[in-house]
Amino acid sequence: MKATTPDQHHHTPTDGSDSDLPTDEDLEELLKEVDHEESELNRVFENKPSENPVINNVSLAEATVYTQANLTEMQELHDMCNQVNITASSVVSASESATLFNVTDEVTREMWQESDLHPSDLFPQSDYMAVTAQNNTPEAITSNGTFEHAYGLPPISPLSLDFASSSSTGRQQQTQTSPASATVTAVATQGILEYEGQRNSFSDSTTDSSSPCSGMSSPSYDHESRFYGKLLPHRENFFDRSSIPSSRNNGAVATKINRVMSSGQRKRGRQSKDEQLASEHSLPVTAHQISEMSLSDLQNVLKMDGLSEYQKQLIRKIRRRGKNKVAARTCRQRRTDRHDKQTNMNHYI
DNA sequence: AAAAACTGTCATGTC
DNA sequence: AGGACATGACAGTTT
Repeated sequence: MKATTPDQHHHTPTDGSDSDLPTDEDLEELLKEVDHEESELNRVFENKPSENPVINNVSLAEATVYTQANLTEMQELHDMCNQVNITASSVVSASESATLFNVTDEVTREMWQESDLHPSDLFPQSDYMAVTAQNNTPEAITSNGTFEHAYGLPPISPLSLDFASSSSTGRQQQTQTSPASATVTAVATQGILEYEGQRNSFSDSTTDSSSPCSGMSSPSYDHESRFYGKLLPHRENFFDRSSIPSSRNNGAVATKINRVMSSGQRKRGRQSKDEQLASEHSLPVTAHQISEMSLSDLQNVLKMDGLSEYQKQLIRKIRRRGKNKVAARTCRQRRTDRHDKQTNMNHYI
């Protein structure tokens, strides 16, 4: 058997021949060798099972620890899976092909939608976010925001966003026209609502794009709300997840998702007051967008007609706090890294 | 209930 | 001057 598709990313032999492949006899001999007390493997580890780094009595699933590093690998795998998806689906049944990476069936999409885990949590660089933005502006709008926000929001073009319209949640929608004749449609809303709405817009390919939040009931956030200034309670209590199928064809996927979910950190800390302020003062962009948009985009927003001086000052303050929030995070991370490094150095002295 | 850990905010300084 | 960034300190939130 010869490999006919040379691909350096896959460890398939490209120049091997049948004679290079181990035969059944070879494998049997190898097993005997490994099983023997004086095996070469045991000699390598000096017959010290307790120090033997090779652990083979753990299932792969149990041994899997989801870290940033291997999630990056998963992203690459995901990309690869997508590339070969057509081929794979032609030889694997639909239920078998429903992996974590190429889930395309309806049930699995529902699971993604209803679980804490958003695909962008696993693949932050992927453009899964089916934001129903309609760019009506003649200007090219770019966003160079980074994916660092506490609530995991992806960078969003600050202008001409139309998160649209779920009036049942009490959102305000504004349409303004900038001096550059750019029609700006944005929803001034509270961050946490926006967060939920966007996360759940992942599977919008099957839903009405004008209503990305249709089908979900979001709590109303206002000053009277007990959630004002606080984080959401545990999702599993907050949303009824009993409808999530766990023992169907996608049980393995559900297990994997739950594993990643439980290993991930919950969002902690206080809920930003700036989303609330942005909503209260009818700013045309959200606090997150304000802090993440480019300086030129910010200038465009500040140039908008109809913005009071107070609103402009508020936008500047929100941006400063948003930037500082990220800076504080990185500062702490550096401090922790320094501390860890120092601790390690002391350990080896 | 108390403590530790985490996180947002403010003030201040520097570039 | 204004913005971005870094950092210490404080306080609210979560575990």
